Amino acid sequence: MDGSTRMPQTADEIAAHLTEAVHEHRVLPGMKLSEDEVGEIYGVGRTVVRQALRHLAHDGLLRIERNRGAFVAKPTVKEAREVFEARALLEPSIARAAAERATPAGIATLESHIREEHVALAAGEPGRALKLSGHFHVEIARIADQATIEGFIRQLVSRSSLVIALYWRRRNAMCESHAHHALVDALRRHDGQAAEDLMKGHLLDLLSQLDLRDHSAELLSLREALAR
Amino acid sequence: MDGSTRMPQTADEIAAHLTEAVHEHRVLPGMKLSEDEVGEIYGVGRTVVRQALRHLAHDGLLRIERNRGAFVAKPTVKEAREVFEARALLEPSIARAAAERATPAGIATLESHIREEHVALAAGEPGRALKLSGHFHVEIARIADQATIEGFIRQLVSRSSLVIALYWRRRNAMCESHAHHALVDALRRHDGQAAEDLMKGHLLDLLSQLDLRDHSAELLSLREALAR
DNA sequence: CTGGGCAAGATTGTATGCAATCTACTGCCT
DNA sequence: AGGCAGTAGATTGCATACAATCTTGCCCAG
Repeated sequence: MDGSTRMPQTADEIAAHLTEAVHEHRVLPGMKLSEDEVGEIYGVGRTVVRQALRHLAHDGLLRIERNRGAFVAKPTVKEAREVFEARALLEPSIARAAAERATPAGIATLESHIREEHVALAAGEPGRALKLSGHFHVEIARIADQATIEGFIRQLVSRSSLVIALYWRRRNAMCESHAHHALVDALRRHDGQAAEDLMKGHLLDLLSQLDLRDHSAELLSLREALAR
Repeated sequence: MDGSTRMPQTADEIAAHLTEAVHEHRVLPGMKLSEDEVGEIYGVGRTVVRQALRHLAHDGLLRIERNRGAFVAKPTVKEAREVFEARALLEPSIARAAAERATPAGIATLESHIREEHVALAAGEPGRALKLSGHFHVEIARIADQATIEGFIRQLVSRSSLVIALYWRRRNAMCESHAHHALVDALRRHDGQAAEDLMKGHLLDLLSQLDLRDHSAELLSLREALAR
């Protein structure tokens, strides 16, 4: 702990802090976030905590059940597919726009993100690397100068963290840093078509790493098994 | 007023009610929503009102200024363009998907929406017609069975109401019901390509009805004029 | 011994009181 | 007369107390 870093105080700061924790897989789907508990951690009253929790719920990261509390969302297989279909719809076009408008400063930011991601991986912090990897996608929307869509992508990246926590196949390290490198190259060349294609392929890659088989059939058979 | 209809009580209900009022242009950009005032209207405490207001702020309908209050947002020209660029990215694809999955029930819902829109126009309620017209677009996303993207489109339609309130050129009635009719026809024929093209054209039509000239240059010249 | 009902504890939902901040008005000074 | 400062009013920010609801464990009846 670093005593010099101030704890988040406002509702938005706490919401951002909790979101980071979810992105880093330090807070996992299904976990309960009690108002009193969270309030004690940050040293604020329940009013502020409730604002933050409702904020996250609105982003789809939490599910608030009346008189029961706030729980980290557990996206169903259908929701997981929807998230990646939405990303497939938005991000390739945004990557193209980003390639057309990319500035040296923006590209430098992306490169620093990739560097930090490598550092985190080397330091044995896969959660941090995952968070940075997600932020890479948001940063591309920012470079495209599309604030509205950037907000949507931020939400989708957040939910992707939950999806990855639930449905990721292998536990080994990320294999995708190569894709991010290639994207930065395309942006640097202002090659919109290449950026669009690379992003599309990258998202399909991610999707193929997920185990999104429909478990509803198994649940039904479970019901049968228990009925015997 | 109908005494049998219960006033909204919960934060979500109040948020939905306020959203409708914005959609119908009964609450206009720049208007202030005081906590006490809103609370008195619905007969609830400020706590619930604050939740509702923050909800709308998160959707981009309100702008909450610290210690000043909540004001209906006034999208800039840039934000207005972004909203329609996002819609152009999402809705044509969603219309295609909707055409492929459309059921008789869904189509009946859309037709009833169009009918209600005509009734509202005939009854001299252009605000209500506008609201229904927006809901038509959300309904298509619902037919496409894409809950995540439906949420995004709901947000975009909301913001479009603000954009229309600020930048719509003519005051005369909507001219677009024909486009909605054609879209329903395409959906009924399960003609995805036609639905996609019609939606794209419809959105371009809407955009062309807006006066999104950049006023920043005029502001600069005003500054010059005042400096003399 | 098992199953249902009941009561106690815990947690969230809401209202309200107090503190902090902003706005606007008034009065003084130049 | 005009401008600025100070103050009073109003509005939001936050914490907390109380009410409603849910969960859980216990006890009693069958």
